[in-house]
Amino acid sequence: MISKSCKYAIRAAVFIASKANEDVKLGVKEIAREIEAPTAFTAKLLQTLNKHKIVTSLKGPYGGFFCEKYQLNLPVLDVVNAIDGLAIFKECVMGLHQCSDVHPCPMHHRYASTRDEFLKTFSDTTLLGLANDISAGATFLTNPD
Amino acid sequence: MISKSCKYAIRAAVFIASKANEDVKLGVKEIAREIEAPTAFTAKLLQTLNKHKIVTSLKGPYGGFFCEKYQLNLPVLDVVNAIDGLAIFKECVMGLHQCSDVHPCPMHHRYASTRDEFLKTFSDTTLLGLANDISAGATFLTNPD
DNA sequence: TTCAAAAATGACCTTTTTCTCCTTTATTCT
DNA sequence: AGAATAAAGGAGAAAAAGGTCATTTTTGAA
Repeated sequence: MISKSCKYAIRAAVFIASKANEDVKLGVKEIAREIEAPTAFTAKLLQTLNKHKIVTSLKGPYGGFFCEKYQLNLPVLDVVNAIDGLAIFKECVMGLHQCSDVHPCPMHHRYASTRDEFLKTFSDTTLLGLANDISAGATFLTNPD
Repeated sequence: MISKSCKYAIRAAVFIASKANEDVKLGVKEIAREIEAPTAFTAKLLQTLNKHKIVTSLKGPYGGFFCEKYQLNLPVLDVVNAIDGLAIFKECVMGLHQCSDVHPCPMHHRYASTRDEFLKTFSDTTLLGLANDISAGATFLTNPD
């Protein structure tokens, strides 16, 4: 499905987005603790997100990670693209290298609408949308204890 | 998404199913060649499919792999279950260990229907159904050259 | 203007997944 | 019975994914 790395990255991006209004910069340690991911590994993922301009970073004291306003409106799809690429949304379910409407694998037509819906969910959902649900207390970024 | 191994296994199972009416037993080499997968690795996967009674095997000369009638009616879901398990159909998209209707991750509700449709596609589609499409020349197991 | 705090970078290590090869076991035919 | 043929099984190599750590770079403030 989606890689473990990518799941960490989505959680991190959403967490950072959820703090955007407070105009605060978050450190790697803080982010890693919140999303329950290994710190050093989280740092790598944040680096990638920064390179893809999904979050912004600032070095030095009082530095950290945050989302600018335009970044809040980015779809989660962008996070998936940054970490895993878009293959999941395109790849043939049966693994054919060339699978299309004109040369379909046996699952192609049966799977098409699911894949489209899958993609639509990720491209229609923004970081802000997810962050708002959290702020409203309707959804969670961590497991209950 | 679905592992590479699992894609090989689905292709193998569907290929074997597509030859069931001819009452012929297929050897590992033949199967591996047809599905464009490494031979020794295909052998392992077929072993697993056999243990899960998705295909049947017979050793010795004139032996090989084939599908019995009841096996043709098995859903592709059984192949996925045999190789990858059912986690893909249950796991939280954001990687939360505990994610449910009462403690949802931010993607939970948005993703729910897609996951259901995904599962439905795999449980409604039988090996025979896929094999028939191939026999009818409507779909393909291999890439065009 | 130097000091401390933070992210960036690069070199590694570990685990899981993919894949191979060799030996054993079961089956069939002569 | 014995030889040949095919799958089963076990050990382990290779590649990819997940993860760590020490060093460098950038920055803000005393």
